[in-house]
Amino acid sequence: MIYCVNYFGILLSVYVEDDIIIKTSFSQNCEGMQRNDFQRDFEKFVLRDRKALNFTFGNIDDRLRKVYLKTMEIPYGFVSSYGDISRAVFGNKKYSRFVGYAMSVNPLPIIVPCHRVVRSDGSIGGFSSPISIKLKLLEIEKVKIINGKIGKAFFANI
DNA sequence: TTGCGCAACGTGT
DNA sequence: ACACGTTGCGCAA
Repeated sequence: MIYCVNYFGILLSVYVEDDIIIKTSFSQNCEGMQRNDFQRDFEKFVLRDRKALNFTFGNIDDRLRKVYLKTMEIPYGFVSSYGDISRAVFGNKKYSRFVGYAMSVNPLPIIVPCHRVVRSDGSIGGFSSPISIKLKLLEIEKVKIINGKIGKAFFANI
């Protein structure tokens, strides 16, 4: 079953099997999708109520899983860099490009907050969906971007 | 199974 | 702004 969630004005398709979320993706409209009460659950979840949603990564590469779990430790309203996540998971920054790849194939956007992963110099970095969505999500979380850069104070200690 | 181009990167110049 | 160091992935030989 595919549901549609309006997450602070951003539309999200939510794929559910056996009451477990197996995939999310940003979408333009909710044609053919069912509305439900996920919206409140999502809002609770992103505010770090881990039990608000049931989800699974399925059978994915263990390195990807580790990157996603680490990314989920970034608190609401904070960011981290590709390099910092690389260091936290693999012990050094050499895998920062791999972290970027991991974000680009993130099966669970919003649940895995890939929008909170930015460049080490504070610039925004990339996004698979329109970059405006990443900016909007950061704006929702009150992360301030000045001259295209995010201040050090917004970087979480991972 | 190599080789090559590419990538949501980082760092120094 | 640019070059270069890195890793992993996809695809053509």
